[in-house]
Amino acid sequence: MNIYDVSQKAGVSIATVSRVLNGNRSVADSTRKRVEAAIKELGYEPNVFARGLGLNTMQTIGILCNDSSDIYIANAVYYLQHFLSEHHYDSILCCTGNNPDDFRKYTKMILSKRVDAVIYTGSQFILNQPEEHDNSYILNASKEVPIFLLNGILEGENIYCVVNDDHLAVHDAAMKLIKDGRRHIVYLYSGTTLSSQNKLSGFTDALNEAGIPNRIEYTHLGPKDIYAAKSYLESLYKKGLPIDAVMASEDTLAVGAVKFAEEHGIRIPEELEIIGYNNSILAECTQPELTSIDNHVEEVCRTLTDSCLKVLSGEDAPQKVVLTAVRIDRDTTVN
Amino acid sequence: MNIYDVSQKAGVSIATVSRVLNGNRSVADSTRKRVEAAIKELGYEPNVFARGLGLNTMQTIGILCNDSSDIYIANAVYYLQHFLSEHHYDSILCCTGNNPDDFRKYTKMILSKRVDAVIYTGSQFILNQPEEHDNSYILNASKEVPIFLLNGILEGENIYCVVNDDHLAVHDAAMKLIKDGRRHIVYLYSGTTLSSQNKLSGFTDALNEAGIPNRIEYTHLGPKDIYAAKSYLESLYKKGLPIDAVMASEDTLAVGAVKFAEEHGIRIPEELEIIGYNNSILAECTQPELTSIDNHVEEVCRTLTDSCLKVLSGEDAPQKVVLTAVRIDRDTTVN
DNA sequence: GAGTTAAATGAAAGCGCTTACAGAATGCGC
DNA sequence: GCGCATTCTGTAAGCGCTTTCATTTAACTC
Repeated sequence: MNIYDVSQKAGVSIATVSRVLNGNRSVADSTRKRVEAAIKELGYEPNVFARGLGLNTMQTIGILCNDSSDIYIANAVYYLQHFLSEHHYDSILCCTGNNPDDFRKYTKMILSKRVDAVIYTGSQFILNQPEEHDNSYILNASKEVPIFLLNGILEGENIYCVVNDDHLAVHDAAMKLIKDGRRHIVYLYSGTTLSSQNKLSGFTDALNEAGIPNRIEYTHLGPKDIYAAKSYLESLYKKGLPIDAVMASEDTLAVGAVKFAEEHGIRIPEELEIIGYNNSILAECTQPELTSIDNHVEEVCRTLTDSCLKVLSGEDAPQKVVLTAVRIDRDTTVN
Repeated sequence: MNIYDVSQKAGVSIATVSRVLNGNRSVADSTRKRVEAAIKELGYEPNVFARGLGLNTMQTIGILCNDSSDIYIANAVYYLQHFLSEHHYDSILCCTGNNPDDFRKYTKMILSKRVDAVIYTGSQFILNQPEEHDNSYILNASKEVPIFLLNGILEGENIYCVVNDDHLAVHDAAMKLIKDGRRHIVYLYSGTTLSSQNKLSGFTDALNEAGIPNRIEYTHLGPKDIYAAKSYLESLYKKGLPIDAVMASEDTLAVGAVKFAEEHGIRIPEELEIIGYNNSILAECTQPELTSIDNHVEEVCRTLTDSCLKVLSGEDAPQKVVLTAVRIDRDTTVN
């Protein structure tokens, strides 16, 4: 069944049907009603391909992330898709796994599907690998469709960013630990994304400001894995290095710290304070429950999709929005 | 730039270019190379809409789930998308939130995008709400494209199912608890999906077989939430009802059981054994770590996408595959 | 080299829609 | 009733591709 059948049923031309379909004003009310009735009666659905060919758009948005099974990303993907679908945009999801090269490939692939916009979740902005620092593929993509970055920053005409102030959040958290009298704070992080970098510098800045010397082993880049975190702390412990607090760029790493403390009979939070990041469900699973920084996935996604929908409907949107992450205090920090 | 430009550059007709694009055999090698060179040089990408119009397919598969932020679903979505993309299929993701009505709506929406197949993750097969028991929309969809169910079962010509033997897994786990001498086993579950039902009957069957009377309060349907589980157990505890084991249909609920035990100084596993389901990362976060049933998301997804790709390429595939879930013993059960 | 067959190519007709343009209908003032 | 402006509607030309069918070319065979 196609537009022609509808036009026959309604006794009009296909042009008129098309006009009704696209909300074109110049259709007489009586005609419009007749056509709408025909559409309903036949259960007609326009062919997206033909429509796409004509309009060069398919009400579809590409979402690129590296690992949608990561709890944080999964939440983000859920909200993004959900908010977009409220406005009748579909989402094409691409997960690159963890090969950064894939971003270039997938970007190309997704653009070839003629999406109306592309949303990148921030994790892919790899900074420390020189050859990957090249974000030109995103800049190129921005020439074709508007680009939206979740927790990533890139300047460009058609690029819109929504980020958390990770630096601030970690800085504040570190300051709290320092105020609590901690002087041997281990910072565990994983990944080398922009957001990771900001968190890290938030930590080191706080230490510098407080005049606390920062031992090199106390900031550690490792895999995003409970046991990796745990065993790193153990290695420090066995060397006899004092540890009185742990900050982590991910809740998983903080969970590792809890396990480390448990195993060695270290009391939390008296002897060891721990702060995680993301305030994911993991924070509520440990005993004691984890103090963690909440970066408001839902709000971030809402802000981003709002911008996206505005841009797509021709309105202006801020090129950069910075939201504040908030620490949720639970049992791994003192009151 | 379009196919015509390529044909000009290569000095052939657009028909020939199209043949090269579609791997049609009857193109001379020399011509093929010339065309391929032209394509590469121009960086030509075929227009998916035009292509879709002609072929009535866009190498895209719809994935429908109710909550992609659920850890298990998120993993499934990741693997599905990943495996499909290996074969150049894109994934359109639709999450319905938790309104079962949405499945009908989204199914329609996704079909209107002319996807080549639809994958449902099982959770939506609501059984206990009579009006929702009606899966006719899926049967209808199966007339248009092949349908794949992850952890759902529905018979139909164009419907393919991959499930875990949830009944067996829970049955075995319950038997283990009984063998350990447990007689007051609480079964916590959430959701009324097919898979939930199977788990539940696995539990009750085991009890029946062992001749253990099953108090009605000992099987409880509640939200998929740590604290809901915890407080339900507390309510039983306060009533003075004995509890010596907890089985849960989700790890979150099992985490609640661990918290319950902790708070009341109940020793795990001596006084209380706990078994979760999904073997998610949560199982490794608690102290003691959770014994949980692993349903091999990756394998399930691989099996399903294999079937899907076979069907789409015209081959046969099994209408139903049953995989076995395996209990991973950790610290909340006795050796 | 003529005759036969198979392989390679091109011309052109769609696929189902949008939209520019032209034509028909309507309304209004006089 | 006529002329003009305005509002509707239809015709037809694309959009960029696939594919059928006819044609050309090449490859054999005797």
